[in-house]
Amino acid sequence: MLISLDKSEIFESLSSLQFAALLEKGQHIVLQPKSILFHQDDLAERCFMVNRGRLKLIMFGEQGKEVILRYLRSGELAAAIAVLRNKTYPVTAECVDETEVIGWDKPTIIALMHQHPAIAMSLLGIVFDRIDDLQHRYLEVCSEHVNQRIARSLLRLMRRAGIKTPEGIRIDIPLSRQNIADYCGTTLSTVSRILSSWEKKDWIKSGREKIIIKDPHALVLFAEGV
Amino acid sequence: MLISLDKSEIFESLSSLQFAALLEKGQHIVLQPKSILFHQDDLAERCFMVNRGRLKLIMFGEQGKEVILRYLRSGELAAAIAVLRNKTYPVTAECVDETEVIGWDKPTIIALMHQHPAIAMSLLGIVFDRIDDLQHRYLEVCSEHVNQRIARSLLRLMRRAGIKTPEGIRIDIPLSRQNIADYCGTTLSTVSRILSSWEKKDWIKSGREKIIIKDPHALVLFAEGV
DNA sequence: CGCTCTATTGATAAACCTCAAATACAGTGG
DNA sequence: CCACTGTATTTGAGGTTTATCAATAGAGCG
Repeated sequence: MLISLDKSEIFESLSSLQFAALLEKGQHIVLQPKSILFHQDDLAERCFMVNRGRLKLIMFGEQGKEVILRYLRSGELAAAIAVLRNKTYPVTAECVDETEVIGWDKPTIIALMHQHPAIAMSLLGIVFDRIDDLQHRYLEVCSEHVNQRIARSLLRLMRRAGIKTPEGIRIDIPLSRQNIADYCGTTLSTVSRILSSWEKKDWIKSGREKIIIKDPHALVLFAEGV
Repeated sequence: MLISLDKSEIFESLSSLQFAALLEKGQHIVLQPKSILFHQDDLAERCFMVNRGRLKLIMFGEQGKEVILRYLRSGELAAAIAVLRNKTYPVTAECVDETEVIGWDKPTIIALMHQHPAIAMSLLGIVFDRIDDLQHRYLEVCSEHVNQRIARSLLRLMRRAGIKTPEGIRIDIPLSRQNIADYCGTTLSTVSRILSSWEKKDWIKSGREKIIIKDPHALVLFAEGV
């Protein structure tokens, strides 16, 4: 079995043995970019861990508007709690790149949690982070202007997917203006306008589906309303 | 020990024995309206269950704007996961009415979860509902107009706190225009204007901190953009 | 090179906020 | 019962932010 992953930071509280137990029981699945791992309103029958590549978790509004909840990277879980409830889950998971996931069905994951209680506790940690992230973004979208939210979103994505380059910190996700708009609840045009203005100030450098942050500190100050 | 609560629907998966074990180990606290049970940036040292009254979970934006995350009623938990992590929790819990809560410190709640694994599983269910709620509200605030969001918020609060009256379904929470605004990310004036217009259409009846929904169906259609 | 997808930018309009003043309401103490 | 006081609410005017629409330019790919 090929595991490209060093033990995910998400599961840092698990022993190697526990982690190996997890991987052994799972089903490996490889998916092409833009393919759908699971669809909203599907009954959640399995949960997944990203092993390679990236997933995009999205929801759709009544009029078809797409909202990006989160990008998942290696080691992160999708539908982990949903699978424990016999319910549908209103979230769609779409692959960003070619992506390999490990899937567990409900009986398996429950058995694993009973054998290794640390897995259940680890799950609580993950869930806490997810709620924390959502609450902060909810606060932002309720209380801040679009340009502040875009700044925070870039910083957040930078922290989660940033890689250093000579020019600055590049966000290592193919990220179109539309994606950014969907991520922070605005429109393509507005994002484009704001990024253009920051490019003039030399805070960022951007290209087609590419963002490099040259001055994170300026963005932080801006986001905080200074 | 006085428990005003019949076994909360939140804990319906627990046996009476398990539920009794929970209550026995907790510390009962009675608080006056508007007092603060815990404050953001406090280290989360205890978690709580509402036993009587109501809590309001709020966050504060950079410029002091208040956002209401949720109203908690009898049987619901606050800071339940936060207490398991050694972190601060960016949420403030304020009493709406005179409120009685039961508090557990971290060692106690962990011991209880080990003795009764069903408590941990129950917690996962609660957390799932909380994430589900947050995700939906995040979607709404990103993709819908203020009037739709207000409609959905009233419907949501109605489902959670509605009591039938001859005039319609009353939301049994003292709910000012400002509260509604904080709950759905808008302003007092806007809420007032929109509620006035609905009152003219006879969809609702409202008074000082009081909302009665006379035509839920109309609100549902409106919220869905029909 | 042409095709397709993405990004830029302008004009316009709509939604919504801000500020401010007037009004209604509930409770209190005389 | 009434006047008083502190909130809550309504409503208007005006301005800002942001969405919408549309047309053009640029990037990458076969």
